[in-house]
Amino acid sequence: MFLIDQRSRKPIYEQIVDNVKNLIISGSLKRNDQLPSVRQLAQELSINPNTIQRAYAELEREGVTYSLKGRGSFVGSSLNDLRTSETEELLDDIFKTCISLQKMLCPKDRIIKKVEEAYNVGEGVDKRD
Amino acid sequence: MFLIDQRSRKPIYEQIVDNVKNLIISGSLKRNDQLPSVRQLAQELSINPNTIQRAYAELEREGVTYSLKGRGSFVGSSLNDLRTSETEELLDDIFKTCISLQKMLCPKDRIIKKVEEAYNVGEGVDKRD
Amino acid sequence: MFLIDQRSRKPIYEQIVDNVKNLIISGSLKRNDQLPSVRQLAQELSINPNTIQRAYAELEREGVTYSLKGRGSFVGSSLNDLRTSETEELLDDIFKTCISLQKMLCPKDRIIKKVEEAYNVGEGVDKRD
Amino acid sequence: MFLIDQRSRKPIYEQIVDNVKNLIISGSLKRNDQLPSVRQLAQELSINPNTIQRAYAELEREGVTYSLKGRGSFVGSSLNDLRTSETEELLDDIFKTCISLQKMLCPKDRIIKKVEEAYNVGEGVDKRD
DNA sequence: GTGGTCTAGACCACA
DNA sequence: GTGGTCTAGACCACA
Repeated sequence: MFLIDQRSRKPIYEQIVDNVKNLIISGSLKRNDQLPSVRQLAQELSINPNTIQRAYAELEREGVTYSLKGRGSFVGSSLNDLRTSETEELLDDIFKTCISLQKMLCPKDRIIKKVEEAYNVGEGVDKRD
Repeated sequence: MFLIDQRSRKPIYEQIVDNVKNLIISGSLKRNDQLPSVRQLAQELSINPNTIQRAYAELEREGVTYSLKGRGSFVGSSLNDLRTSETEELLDDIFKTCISLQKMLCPKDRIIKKVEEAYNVGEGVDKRD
Repeated sequence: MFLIDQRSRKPIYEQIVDNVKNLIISGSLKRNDQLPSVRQLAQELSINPNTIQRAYAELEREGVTYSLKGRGSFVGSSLNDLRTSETEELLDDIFKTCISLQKMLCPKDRIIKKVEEAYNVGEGVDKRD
Repeated sequence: MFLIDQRSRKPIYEQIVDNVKNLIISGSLKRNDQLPSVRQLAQELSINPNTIQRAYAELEREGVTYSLKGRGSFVGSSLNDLRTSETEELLDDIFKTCISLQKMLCPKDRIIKKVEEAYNVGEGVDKRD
């Protein structure tokens, strides 16, 4: 269920954070579901437990999960909360990148074409006439 | 002309690389123009010469600049070469972000609205009817 | 295992790069083997860690090694990849030198004799009739 | 008559040294011929006079030229002396490169094929049957 | 003057 | 522990 790329530039603990969020967004983890224990996940992924611990701490800090002493970590955010905040972040990235592209004199249409392309690739043709 | 954010997560030497590229793209630096010397730029930006040196070495490795022994560093890439390659990179970023947004069930129109917004902010209203 | 000549015209960091490549080519380092850590090698060779770091960065840039965050540097290239590319480079050197020798009116046979000589010295007589 | 590559890794003064030697070897400069004056050559090549001066000093140090106070620099070596010593140096390079190639398990025949190739390219086919 | 290499030593994020 | 970045300061070859 967790996909980690050891060679990626993105720190492993961030990848774990993203993985958990995606599992929530995809519906695999629901509110109040328990996350795998630090030790178990560490063993499963062959990753240092400190790294898992750090990821869980970060998730808790962001309010995505909560922990009960001696019991473990549990999903706190609802699917919708998370989906909304993540979406806003990504739209912000789009915005910033567009500003740069405009400075490079890239015509707006090229970007829009790219967006269409992504939506076609990702989902199959979504326009049927 | 150079803007460095000491607090940024992005290494200073990378920021310098980006600055030089941007100066070329904006037309402030033209092919065969001489860059400020390592020492001069270091003093101007209150940054260690080694860090500038590293940035210049990276620029040369990428073919953006070339250096003449004992003479200095000079712009090698043409504005258009650079603009093209940078644009492709950014469009790629757009593509990847769109894939993620689609997974979050973000409607395509929200993205396109964001793109339009960026183009209006950046340039003033460019479409009046 | 590492041989560094402090007096050589070739920069130390390049010598380290060459050393690592040779260890791979000779089979002493295999794919996914861990390289000595920056600090350890620095101490062993009585060389500044920054210089080792630079060599390792270059090796990674060339795709010969890869590094895992917080874990270390590892061999990425296979023996054969490296042997092939290095061989091509050296054959190219031979070609260029021959062009110069021809301009000096050196008869081709003198070169071929030299080649034979090198192969006899390096390996013991390899042709007995 | 002089070909200088400002961007080459080889220092300009070495390139000038090589140029003079080649002019002697090709017969364009004969024993006791006068070399162009430092100032004249510097102007012709748009190169710092110090650099020419350094090249001429090196040529004199190697015994290739001699200088007369207030008169200039003159060719000292005969064509044959020079051709012989340069040839020996290049053959030595071939030898060393072959040792390396042998370590990489490159078959001797690949080298010899390369030598033949260089002699064909450089001079037109030299074997007619 | 120019860029390039190196040492010494610090601090950082990450595992 | 690991690699990566940065400062400070020296020295080099080269033009």
